Amino acid sequence: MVSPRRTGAESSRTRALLIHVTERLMRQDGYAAVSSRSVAKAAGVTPALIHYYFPTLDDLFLAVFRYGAEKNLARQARVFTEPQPLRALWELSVEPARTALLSEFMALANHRKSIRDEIAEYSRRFRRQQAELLASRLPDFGTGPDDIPPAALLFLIGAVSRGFVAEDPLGLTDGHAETRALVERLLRRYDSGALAADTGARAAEASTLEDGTAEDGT
Amino acid sequence: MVSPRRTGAESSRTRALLIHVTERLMRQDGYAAVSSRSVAKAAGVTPALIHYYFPTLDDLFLAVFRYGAEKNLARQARVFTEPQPLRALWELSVEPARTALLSEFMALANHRKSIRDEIAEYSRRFRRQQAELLASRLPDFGTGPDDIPPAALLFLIGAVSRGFVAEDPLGLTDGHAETRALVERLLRRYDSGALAADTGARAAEASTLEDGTAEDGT
DNA sequence: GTCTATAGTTCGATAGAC
DNA sequence: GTCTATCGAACTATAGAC
Repeated sequence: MVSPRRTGAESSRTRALLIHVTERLMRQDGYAAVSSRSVAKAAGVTPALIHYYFPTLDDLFLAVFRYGAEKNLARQARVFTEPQPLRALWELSVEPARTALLSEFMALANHRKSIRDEIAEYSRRFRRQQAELLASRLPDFGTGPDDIPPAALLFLIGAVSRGFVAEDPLGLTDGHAETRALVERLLRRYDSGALAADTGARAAEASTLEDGTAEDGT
Repeated sequence: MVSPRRTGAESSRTRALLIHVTERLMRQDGYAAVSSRSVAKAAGVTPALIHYYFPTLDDLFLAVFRYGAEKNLARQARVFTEPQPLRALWELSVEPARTALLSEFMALANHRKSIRDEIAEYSRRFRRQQAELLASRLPDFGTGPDDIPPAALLFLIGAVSRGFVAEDPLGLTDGHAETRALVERLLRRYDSGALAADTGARAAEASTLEDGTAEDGT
């Protein structure tokens, strides 16, 4: 009994609401905008109630993170079962809402030592899952002398998607369309013909790549 | 006379010290760690003096930003005069200290409306300068059907370098070495033979790429 | 140019009533 | 489960002495 203080049940409806509201706050205004008062106001409750469910703010951040992390790992696993796994992974990765939240947590991890370890460990697990699924679904990927190594590809997908969401709000969009087109070219080469020496892949030029402007629940 | 309040001279030694101290704070602990108190403590003065030189904290942030921005534009222009401009640009871009600071300002811009415009405008100017210098120094770059378009390349350099500094502190380094090697391959192809159809470029495999662990002035 | 002192705000967290 | 009330700390910014 280190902590005699009361805490709300995991199954609580209100608890879920607080997590949801906090997630939205982080995405829209950044982690620095999260306080017991701001969350309480957005949820229509009093600040004290935040601390009833989450003794410290770090507990709240971690709850938001864990909730999203589980969903992410599950979605990522599902994505690799699709007919074109690389394309599906790419489209998942460039969903703005999802990526913006991830960026906030990466920034938060640098400044709140208390939660850095958990975010760091999850990030490694997340990328390891990508690597394993990629290796099992596309065992020949990256074997050619001119190919992108699998690990590099996965890093690039993450870095590029975070690049989009970091630059977009600044109105900095130079090179975004060109990069999307470039990725589209690579996806055609890899996902359809499984390394079919890029012949003829350059022919069809009509882009089926629609923007990743996902369902951002306001 | 809108503001009758006193303000320190631009040439002041103390003013320069405050800018320097704030820059270090931002790099090491993030923009959220900057307050009149934290800066004052790190500089060995009192909080009131911060407001003497910088009426609001936004003024301080902007001063730090402008100081670095001017240096950056100048360095970037110089880099394009070197024998291997692309390699020089890449090496400049992956300097951790420089890139970490840039990332902090991009995050800050999303959350402090008052300074977003200036950071956004500078970012566009910065990339435009890259594009112009690239076009003038390597006019043939990106003209081949399989080449990376110049705008995409510049976006990628920025996104990848910010990816490194965002992931490193989390111990997330999967794909970093592979990406550096991949970049090295591209640089050999582009910078030496100017689009020499990548023949023979694959031969030499000894990497001269040394880590971008730059002089981080503690 | 630098300080002390302080007003006014917001924050995290807790105690205890209902 | 939710609230009121409140403590103590940290913050931005200002006034004015030195």
